[in-house]
Amino acid sequence: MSARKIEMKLMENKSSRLVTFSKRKSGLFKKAMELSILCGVEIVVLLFSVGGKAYSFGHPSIEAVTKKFLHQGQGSHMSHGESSNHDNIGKLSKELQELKDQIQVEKDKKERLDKALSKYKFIKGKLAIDDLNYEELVNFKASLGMLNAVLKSPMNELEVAASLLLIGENHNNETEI
Amino acid sequence: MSARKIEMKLMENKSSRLVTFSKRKSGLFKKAMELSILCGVEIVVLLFSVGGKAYSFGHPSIEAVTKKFLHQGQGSHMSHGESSNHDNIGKLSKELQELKDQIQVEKDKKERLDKALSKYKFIKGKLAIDDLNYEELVNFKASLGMLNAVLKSPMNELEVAASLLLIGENHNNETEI
DNA sequence: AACTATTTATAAGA
DNA sequence: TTCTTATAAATAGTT
Repeated sequence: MSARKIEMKLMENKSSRLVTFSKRKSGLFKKAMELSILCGVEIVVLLFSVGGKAYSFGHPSIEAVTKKFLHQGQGSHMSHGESSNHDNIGKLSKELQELKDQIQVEKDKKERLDKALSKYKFIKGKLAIDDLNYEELVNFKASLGMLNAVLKSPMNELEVAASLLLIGENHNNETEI
Repeated sequence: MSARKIEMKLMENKSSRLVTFSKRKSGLFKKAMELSILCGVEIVVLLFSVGGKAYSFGHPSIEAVTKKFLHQGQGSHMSHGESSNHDNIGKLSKELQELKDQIQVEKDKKERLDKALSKYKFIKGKLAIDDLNYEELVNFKASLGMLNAVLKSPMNELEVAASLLLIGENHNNETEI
């Protein structure tokens, strides 16, 4: 009558799959929230539906996580309180170094961005929109759809991506389980 | 005896909190995996423990998402098409124009960044940090602050794409970072 | 969206 | 840590 065990594979019935997606997404976000509260951990969950829609959950906030990773490894946690007139040069130099480090991070990011851009230009240069045949349309549209999904994401998702980038730059390849 | 309902707040007992963290983290990852399989969605879960350790889960993998995103459009060959769909072409053109607009925004942002960077380099080359007098310090700090503000501005779509690309290069399923 | 029979997750104890 | 088990929570199918 209810709650039969189900096979662990893509649900074939589209409508029940949508219902299950909604229910389980809620369940997952709830579990994430509980884990965050009970154990005091930062958590981010990102979902990209088949249609390219993005959903996210973050607790307590994406910003906190981002900041944490920005300053990780630099050992310095300068407060944002404004410095008085006679702050010493050492403190300021430290702050400047942090800024320079962040600038380097951004420069690296731009470099990678350029690579991504060149791939786009390749596609664009190779195809004349008016001459697109059916298969080209399908493929091109698919990639545009993915891109649009990211583009249209709420700020949260974008900041999550920023977090992910930072994490990627700081990770140390230790596999769990 | 077992499985009493617990209050939804930070667990005070440290050892049981650790056990709960481990168990619930596994549970959460499992739920994420199931959701991914049952509903065919891409999913990423990121955890940061109090101690600063990072755990992550991704399915099928961040790399898969990235590859699909970056290579789907250009990957397939332009084999002969069937019939063109003009409605699709119209929509695609619109999407493409939107894409172009977004890229222009990105180019503008890069330009501003380059200017800020050149200003930074100029100041840096002109001054020796140790010799900074008070006024120079204030000005230097102010300009760096402005630059930092630009760098921290919300990420746009392509930066997100670049981020995802970066992560894809290093991410494994169930990887502790 | 609400219901409920079941399955699944898990808190506490060992 | 791993296992056991009583209980709480999630959820698949149905209305």
